[in-house]
Amino acid sequence: MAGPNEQVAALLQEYADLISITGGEEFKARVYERAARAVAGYPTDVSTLDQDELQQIPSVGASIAEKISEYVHTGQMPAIEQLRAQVPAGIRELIKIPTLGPKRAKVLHEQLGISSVPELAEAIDAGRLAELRGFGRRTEENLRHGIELLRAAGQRALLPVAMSLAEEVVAALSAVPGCVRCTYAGSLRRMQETIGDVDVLAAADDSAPLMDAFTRLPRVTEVISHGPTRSSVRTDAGLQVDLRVVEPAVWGAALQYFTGSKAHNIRLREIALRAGLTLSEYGLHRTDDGALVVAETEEEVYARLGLPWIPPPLREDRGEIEAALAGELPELVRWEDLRGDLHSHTDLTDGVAPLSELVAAARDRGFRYFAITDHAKDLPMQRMTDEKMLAQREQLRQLDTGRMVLLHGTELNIGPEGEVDWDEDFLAGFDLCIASVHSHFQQPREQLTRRLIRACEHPYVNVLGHPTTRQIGRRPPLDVDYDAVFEAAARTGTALEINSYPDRLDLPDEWIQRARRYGVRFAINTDAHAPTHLDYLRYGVGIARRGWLTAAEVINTWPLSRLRKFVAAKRRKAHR
DNA sequence: GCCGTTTTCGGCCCGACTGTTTTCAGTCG
Repeated sequence: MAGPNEQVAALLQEYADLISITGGEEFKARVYERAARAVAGYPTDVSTLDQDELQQIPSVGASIAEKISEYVHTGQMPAIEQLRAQVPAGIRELIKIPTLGPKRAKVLHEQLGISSVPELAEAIDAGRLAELRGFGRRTEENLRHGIELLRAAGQRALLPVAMSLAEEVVAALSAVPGCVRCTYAGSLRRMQETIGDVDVLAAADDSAPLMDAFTRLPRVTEVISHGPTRSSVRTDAGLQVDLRVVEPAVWGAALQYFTGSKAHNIRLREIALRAGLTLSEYGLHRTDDGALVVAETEEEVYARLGLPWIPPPLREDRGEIEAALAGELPELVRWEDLRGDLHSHTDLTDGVAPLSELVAAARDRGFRYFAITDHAKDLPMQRMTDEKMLAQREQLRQLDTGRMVLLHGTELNIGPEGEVDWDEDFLAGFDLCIASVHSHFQQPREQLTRRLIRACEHPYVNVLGHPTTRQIGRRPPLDVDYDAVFEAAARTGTALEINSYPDRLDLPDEWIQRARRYGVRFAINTDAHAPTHLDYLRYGVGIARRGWLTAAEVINTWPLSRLRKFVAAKRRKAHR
């Protein structure tokens, strides 16, 4: 989803890197970094903004606004071209090596003429780093190791992998004598869609037993650092885990700090400074005499800065600070608000469990209603027929004991022209229908856009399933004008799915935030292909919260009667 | 280069760990 904002943000970040590498003003580099983050998180497409409007973006002033519009109009940013001419492209690769930053990359380039990762590896092997001041034997080893890690392509982990590792570490550390509290923080607490490393926070008066237990956990393969307040390890999952131990009295400040995001925290510290305070993991202190103001709970820290407590999924500096200051934070949807799941598969198609088992598993989770939505007949590999579908409906009615209402649905296939399976008479027999794209991903943008809009306009399509069809790390999102699709979904009364499957998480959070401005409704679904997949709902809720969704916008928080009216209204409207 | 309930100039987020070096710079989160 490299839209204009992402492209501009990447260029501004590159510019910041180049300033650092060429030894330019550090403050200038930091401004470009801040501006890059602000542009990436800005809800409006920057290519539609004029100079004045661009300057409304935080950290974007006259100079950066000018560079952005140059890029929008010419496809070039001359300032960056100039710096690129001075710095070989490979040097930017160098600073991706862990433990190697812009300062020493500059030294390597100027003194040894190294301008790529392979050249660095060669120089290390030839012992040429020894002649440099500040590069000892350990540094050499660390760089060698860093290059290996970079080559192993430290891909980010999906949520369940990181979550189970985090829960294991937290459970082990909580059992260590002297541990007062322990939890995970960082991007996992914010429910980011993928996790680069796991942050764990503990409170204890004496940190040593916790640090020792941590570095000796069975899944630890390498101890990266080991200190009294912070230690880092690499695990057999390839994921790095950082542990911070603080005194119980500063728990809240530390939790706030280690939850991030970095951009959110920087904003908070700036607010603190203006109020004559400094904020760190040890609490909020008065700048003049260093006296502690608050530290015990997150709520106190935010309150003292004049803010309500901000839920972790919002802490990305994407407007939550402004909303909090204005008293306009959304009341986010919670897992408890969901009354049921509207997307699941049995072994009639590509699920693994028979209908009765999947229904029993859903009932165990306390759902009030549950939709079975096996694939329809246009996906040949599923071998679906009218007879099989009708037989399943009959079986489903018999399993319906009333304690959890069973809905009979289907996941229709959106064909190349936007058409779906079955005629309207057959579709009228379903309680609700999802429709999704499963093939022809490479169509031109205009055609794909028309295809999704046409699906929204179909009277029997109630939910657009996994709307971008992306698979994290494997398949990019469809190239579609989603603004047009969101408008069509809102106009036609078609809900957008938030698919909770960990490698989908589709819609992604930025798109949710954007779609809700059109007045769209959403459905947080599991797309379960096995009973255990029903537990993925927590990840869908996490992404929905990151997209600023409230319960009112999510159709499967509604009572069944309202959900049925939502379906009926669209069918009626089409036949008037 | 940006920004302002102490500022239109003079600041700019904070602290831990490592490694190399005798007091600190670089990197990271």
